[in-house]
Amino acid sequence: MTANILVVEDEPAIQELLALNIKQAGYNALRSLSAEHAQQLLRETLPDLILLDWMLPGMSGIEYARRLKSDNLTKSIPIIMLTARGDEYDKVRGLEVGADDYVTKPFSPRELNARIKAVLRRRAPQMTDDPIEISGLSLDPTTHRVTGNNVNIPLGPTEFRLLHFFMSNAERVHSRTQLLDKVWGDRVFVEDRTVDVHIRRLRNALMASNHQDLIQTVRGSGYRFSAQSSEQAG
Amino acid sequence: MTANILVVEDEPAIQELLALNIKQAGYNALRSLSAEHAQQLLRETLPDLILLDWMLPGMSGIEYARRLKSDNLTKSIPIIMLTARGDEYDKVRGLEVGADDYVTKPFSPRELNARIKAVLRRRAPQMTDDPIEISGLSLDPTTHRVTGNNVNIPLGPTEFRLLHFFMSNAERVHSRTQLLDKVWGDRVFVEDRTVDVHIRRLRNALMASNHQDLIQTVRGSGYRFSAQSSEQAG
DNA sequence: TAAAATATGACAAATTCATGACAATGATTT
DNA sequence: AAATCATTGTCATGAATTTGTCATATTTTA
Repeated sequence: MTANILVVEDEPAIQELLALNIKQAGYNALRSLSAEHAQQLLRETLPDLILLDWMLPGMSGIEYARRLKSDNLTKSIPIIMLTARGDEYDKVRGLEVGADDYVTKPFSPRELNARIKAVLRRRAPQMTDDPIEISGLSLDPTTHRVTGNNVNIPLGPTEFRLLHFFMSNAERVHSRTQLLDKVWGDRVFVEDRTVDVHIRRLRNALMASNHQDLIQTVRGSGYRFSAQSSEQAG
Repeated sequence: MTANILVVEDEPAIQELLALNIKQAGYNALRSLSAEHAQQLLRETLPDLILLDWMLPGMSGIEYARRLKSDNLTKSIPIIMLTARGDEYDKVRGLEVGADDYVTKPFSPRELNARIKAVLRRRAPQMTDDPIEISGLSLDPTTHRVTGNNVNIPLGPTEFRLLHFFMSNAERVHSRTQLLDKVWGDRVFVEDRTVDVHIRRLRNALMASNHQDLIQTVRGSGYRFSAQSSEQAG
């Protein structure tokens, strides 16, 4: 699942440039010319990141950012502000309002990508392309390969996403419902118990390199991917 | 066929410097002293990248950039603007017009090369036209020839481009949409499933030298060109 | 031991992919 | 100009894989 990035920018040329850049980087770009229109889009899909121009017609970017951050539904969506000048004052205000980062125009595409990646890494690590290695188990999103002690481990699509999520959020317990949200997607209706089956399938596959114990059951709560055995305390 | 880079710069000394630098880096340099002359050159060959000075006699660089970006034929050619040092306003306008990056004068050759490389790679990694050899399969972009274990393998145009892209971006998984963007071109409307057919045609051709397994299907994601068998990891 | 929660095996439905056929297009030759 | 050939995109079909659910163990907890 690639990250959805919403661009709110009234200047068509810059919007186009941003969208292009985002697409190039392998993300999905949604666009809006105004805060008002953006608000409508949010009703359909919640993006994983918002690029927000400081200067907007109608509701200003700064005002919109504040509003996004005060709404429980959108509060957790990271925001990168686009500011025209290297004005310290703007930056301060931007961060005050809750923006996660800012980029000053003109920006180099590379810088923009770096910041997007950094922000995504913080909030939705499994959306980034970084390879992960834990206890001899490696997962590489770009090649779509999983190896345990250098032995290839074939996985179905769902198991791959599941493992990817687990490894990006290791050591934490995830309820079945959370897993369904994060791995299957928001608007899917699937039985909670189905998760159990996929856990089993994943464990089964991981047995090839004896990594099956990395997936731990937390009775009454859910599952956890952990490098520490559940036998001993950390 | 190395990448052709067109330098549009009215100052002969700087033009010389740029051209030298470009040649040093292994690209092919075309030169123009004015936008008007550049326009003529474009009729013969479309370069893979344009270095465009902001200040030009006659039609200004910024104006020319806009024109290039509004013409369907040249729209997709990346542009790097050369701007006078620290002129914030120029940069903004440059990016507005659709430039892909900018370099401020005076520039270090290293920086310039880095940016050229970055832009080219982003745009078309397979443009770097060194011959490629993987697992006994060779592709030479200059001669437009493919051989498997020294046996000639005839390919249609699309299959050739497809293989070229695969070999220049080996090991990575590419979705059908990505392949359409990169191999067919951005603004082409073609069914996703059409990729499957061309994959088959390519595999078919590669069977001549038993290289068909280099093209791997990654269910649910796309395709991958990989020297590693999907059974075992290296 | 009973109750609750999880693991597992089986299976049918759904999805995804491979493949062959075919028509449209454009280039080349007759 | 007509005919031939190569290339390309689309579709229909069948094969293969994946996936969600259920029924039935098995384990854990009280």
